Amino acid sequence: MKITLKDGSIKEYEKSKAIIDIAYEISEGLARVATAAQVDGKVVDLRTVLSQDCELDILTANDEKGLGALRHTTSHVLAEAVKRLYPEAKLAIGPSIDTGFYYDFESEPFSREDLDAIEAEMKKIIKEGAKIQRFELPRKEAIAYMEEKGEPYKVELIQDLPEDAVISFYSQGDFVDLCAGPHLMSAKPIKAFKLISSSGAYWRGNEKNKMLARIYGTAFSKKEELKAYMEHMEEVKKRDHNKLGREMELFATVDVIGQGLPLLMPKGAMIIQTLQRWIEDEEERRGYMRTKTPLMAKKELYVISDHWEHYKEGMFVLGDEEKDDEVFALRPMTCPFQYYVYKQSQKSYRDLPCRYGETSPLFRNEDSGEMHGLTRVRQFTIAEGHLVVTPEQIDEEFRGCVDLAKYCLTTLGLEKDVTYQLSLSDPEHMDKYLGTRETWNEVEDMMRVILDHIGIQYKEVKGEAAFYGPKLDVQAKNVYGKEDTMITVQLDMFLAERFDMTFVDKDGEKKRPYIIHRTSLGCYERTLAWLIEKYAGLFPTWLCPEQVRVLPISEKYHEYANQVAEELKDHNIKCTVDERGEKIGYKIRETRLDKVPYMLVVGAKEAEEHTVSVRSRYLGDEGSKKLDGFIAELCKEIKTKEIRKIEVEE
RNA sequence: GCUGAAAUAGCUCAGUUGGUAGAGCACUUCACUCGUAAUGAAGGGGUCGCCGGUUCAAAUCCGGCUUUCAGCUCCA
Repeated sequence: MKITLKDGSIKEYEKSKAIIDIAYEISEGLARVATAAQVDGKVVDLRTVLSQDCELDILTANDEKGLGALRHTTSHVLAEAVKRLYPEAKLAIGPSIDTGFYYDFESEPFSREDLDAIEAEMKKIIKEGAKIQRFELPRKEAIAYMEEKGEPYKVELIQDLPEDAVISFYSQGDFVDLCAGPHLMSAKPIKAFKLISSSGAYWRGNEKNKMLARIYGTAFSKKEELKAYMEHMEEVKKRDHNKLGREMELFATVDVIGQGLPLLMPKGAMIIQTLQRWIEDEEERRGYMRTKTPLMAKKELYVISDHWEHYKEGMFVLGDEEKDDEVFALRPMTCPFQYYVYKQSQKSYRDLPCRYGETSPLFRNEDSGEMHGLTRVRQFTIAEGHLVVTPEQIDEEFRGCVDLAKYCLTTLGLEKDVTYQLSLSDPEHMDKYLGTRETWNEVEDMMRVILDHIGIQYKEVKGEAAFYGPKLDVQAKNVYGKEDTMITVQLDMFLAERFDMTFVDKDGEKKRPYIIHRTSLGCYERTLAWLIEKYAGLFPTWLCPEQVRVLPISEKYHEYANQVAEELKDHNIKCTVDERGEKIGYKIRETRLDKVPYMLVVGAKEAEEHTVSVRSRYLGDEGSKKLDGFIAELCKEIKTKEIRKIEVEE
């Protein structure tokens, strides 16, 4: 058999051979740091015996997948330590994840002290250095074996494996775990690990199941890497919008107002106002018509839209269905409201596409544990819109929505931080959706054709569709790596029928339009959260709630400072004057801490010569270039002499 | 909603066996009128998240609630 290595060299063997032995043949050094291997692109265990021609890539902890094997083995060490200290604990599952690994146990919850003790035990286990061995058992024996060991979760896992599945186990010393692998040859290469936190997690991710105790940890092959990771996490915390946004007085929450109901403070409100003015103007330029529709409606509206059936739990209902003649609900979306705008007159194919936009507060009754900062709230404002289109217009209009979304992302400097997701229905739970499987297949295929036509890279995810249609979701991650939807463009083939929306086509026949639901920059609060984290609070100039601060050297120059400020304000620059009786060094320090991009220092010299002394941080982002240039020009105008511009490293 | 942790001055936090509440920053006042990251001095400010219980006595112990955080589940 011929084995092609990653560097292109070829090894030939007469008989079959284990990968670990090949690694030793290449070099002992490699064999010692090897964690797993990739055979024809598939990640496998080092124990795998090769018996036919293949491409072989031996992985170490420096490879993402190799690191995964190291972390997976660390999770087994964790499980062994837990079983030693808490013999009554039952094992569930323990995979590696992006940031490390976790293991779920049926056990009393673990405290930080417990984690420290478990960590110490893990160190002991690694030091003992037992060899890790793999063995397989036939299904029946595997079940009997795990029953004997008293591991009901493992038994359930085996029972759910397909009939023909290979059931493999890994052992290290006395500890045995059901596992598909791959694993290291021993726990020795685990040089640096840490148990991060513990929490609850439902068995198999289902809230109806028992809650297990989960331990999160991370592992690296080098101590320095672990240290760097821990330091990185500390840095990341400083960017966390929920901390920084409060510190910067962009938003706040108040106990008696309630969960998920943040107050946008003057600075935060100013940023959102800037975003709103910008996006509304842009939408108008792109042919959108603005609507302003009620924030609540009678229950009957939601019955027609089927939100009452599919979304009632998520709505704030006003009134009692049993007692009151009329029951209202705050709106969780604007769809049906804009549909009735459409329905106010008979539409011709000449009227389509009909593009409606609305800056709309929405209300969603999220579960109490879900709220988080500005990213998950009960009342939020969305750049909402609906396009009513003929079947022929779908492709072009959908493309227009994606184009607008991309324009928003680029202007905000977020275009490289997002991924695209095609959110599809779940064929096994069709009760969650309107319509039939056939229609869904049709529309989902239509989405794929449109997206391929537009040419964007996307990932398909089942079970994430809206109840009325598939979605293209623009996903972004926060500083901790948690992903949320930022922008969404959805195709809807059901609600037009529910609301009996029609247009008269060329042939004089009444026809059913399609509807595109879309957001341009999504939810303002959530977008603000991403901007805070993206720029660590140092916003592009055009978004800054305060763009220029004039700093008079002393009280004598207040009049001149105000003159300068008035001149800037005349040009719509957001400008203030620091009139406090503080020294200039102190004012500069505070202005920098307030993250104001431009400071204009004025004193005797400037007042006399009618100049300003500029100090700025220049960000050079696309959205601000014009404004930065404009401010610089204005400063020049104010001055009669050359600008002294001090650029400061942030 | 579930599991766990937390809540002390505007902010960051001290306050261990239950005995009359503390620091730094911020704020106010006064002096200094100042040239590119912190001038000095004095002062004010807390029913220790809320409600109830135990106790002669509760920031401290117990219970309930509210809010926040880490996850799970759910979602823009």
